[in-house]
Amino acid sequence: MKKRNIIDKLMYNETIYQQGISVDCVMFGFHDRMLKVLLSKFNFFHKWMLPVGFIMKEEDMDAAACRVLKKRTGLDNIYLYQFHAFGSTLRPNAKEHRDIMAKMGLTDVNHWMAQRFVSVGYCALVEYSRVNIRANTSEELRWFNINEIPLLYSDHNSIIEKALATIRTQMDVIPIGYKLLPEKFPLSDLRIIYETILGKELDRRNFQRKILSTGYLIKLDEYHRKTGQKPTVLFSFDREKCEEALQSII
Amino acid sequence: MKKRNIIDKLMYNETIYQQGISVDCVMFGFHDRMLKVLLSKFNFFHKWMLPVGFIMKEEDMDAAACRVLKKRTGLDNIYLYQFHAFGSTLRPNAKEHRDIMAKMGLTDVNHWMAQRFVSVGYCALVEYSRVNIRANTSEELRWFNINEIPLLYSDHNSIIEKALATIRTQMDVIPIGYKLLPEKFPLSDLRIIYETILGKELDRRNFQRKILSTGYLIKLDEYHRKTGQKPTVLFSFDREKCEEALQSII
DNA sequence: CCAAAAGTGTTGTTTCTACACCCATGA
DNA sequence: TCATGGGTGTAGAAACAACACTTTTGG
Repeated sequence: MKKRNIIDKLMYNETIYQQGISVDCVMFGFHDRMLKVLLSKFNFFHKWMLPVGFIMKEEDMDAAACRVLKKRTGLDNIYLYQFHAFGSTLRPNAKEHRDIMAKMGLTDVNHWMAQRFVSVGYCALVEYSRVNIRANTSEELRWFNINEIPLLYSDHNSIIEKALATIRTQMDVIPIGYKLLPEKFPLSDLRIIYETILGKELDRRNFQRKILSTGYLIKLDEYHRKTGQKPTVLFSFDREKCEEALQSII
Repeated sequence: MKKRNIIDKLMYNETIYQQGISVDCVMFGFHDRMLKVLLSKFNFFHKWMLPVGFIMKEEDMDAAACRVLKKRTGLDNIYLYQFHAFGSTLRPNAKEHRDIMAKMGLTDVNHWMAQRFVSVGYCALVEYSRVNIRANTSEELRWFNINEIPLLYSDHNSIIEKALATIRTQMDVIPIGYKLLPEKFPLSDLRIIYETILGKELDRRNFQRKILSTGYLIKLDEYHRKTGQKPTVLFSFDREKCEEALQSII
């Protein structure tokens, strides 16, 4: 995208977006036994960052977060919820922020986009295989393993940390994993998600007993075969119960 | 305050406040064995509401919430934390909002203050006796028992509900009550706080055992005498442990 | 045959719940 | 002496943590 176009876009933004507030999205996926986060990098800036966006003047904040992620993944009806609003004046780092704005062609430091922001953090849980990454010429998108996140723009590392901390407090109440896993999955995948988020190993047998006692899981009559191992039973989530549980939380 | 002054104030606001975002404060106190919330009523409007305010352009959001409450209570260093950001376009009710704005002298429906808001809800816990209500000619302030809240402006009833729901999820982790109660108090006061927030009665003996096992409480050598009852032991919170616990949450 | 991960069950410990009896006080 | 709420303890149920042995598979 040429600079001229970007400036036009900024001017256009002025008229349709709510000022001084952004949504920052932490989108989680699970693949290859690893919990991942989707990150974005603009070609004119050297750091990776969370996918972010603004709220349109006539748009619900939740809808704005949906739109931001749909644009990047093609996914409709993403399951997401807000977890914290970040309102310190020290964020984003002023110099870094002006830097990125200047590279976008915005040199007016009084423009609201160059000023302080309040960012509302959204946490999204999606099924990895349904995501079609939609990069374009100015933006690169990539999944990062949760424990291999580089140093990000602004306070985005700590926003991810806060998202994880929030999930941690919720995971004994809501069926975390329901939105992350495919239709059929082995229990070990679910356990890995719990272990990753809690940051500690769980006893396989105790985990299984406890998770099954919640009643959210259905044992299938199918098996998953992996080389060099005993075949393992597949499970599904009880959709109805899960949806009900998610409703009650948000 | 005369209308002229209010308009001047609005114009002034324009320059120093961040647009489109407000902080709404749910301040809890405990008195007479009742959990209470501080509400505000402007003399030009017929409904009670939460104390609200804007964020100054160079002010941390948390600091803004502190300022809003300090102005009304004289209290410094109020313990508060953010619990949710409300970003629906349906709030505040457009008609009601324009109505109140008109009564304040703001007739320009395109002014940002007449438009849609994102409100960040803050929950504050204070010791009732330390609060000096600072009403003025245009604003009345009053404590309301939590179960006697009238129909409030906009979605403020549901904001209070959300604040309570948030506390509910935290009260088995943090020493709720620490900021609400005076230096010395009988356990029954603490139990009433728990019962009010949870909306159910708790077994006196089990509650006591559980709450003491957390280690946050110190049994004193003093007694509280009330007419017609056996004197009851007073407790204090272990300040150091409590502060540490509160840090870890926010 | 071996390494890797899965299936299954027991036991002791801790926590939770429900409940009963006695005590000190002011009216 | 009575009504009110406080102090204390126990027993059964439920949840949790730690742990071992056997099974299936592909290489």
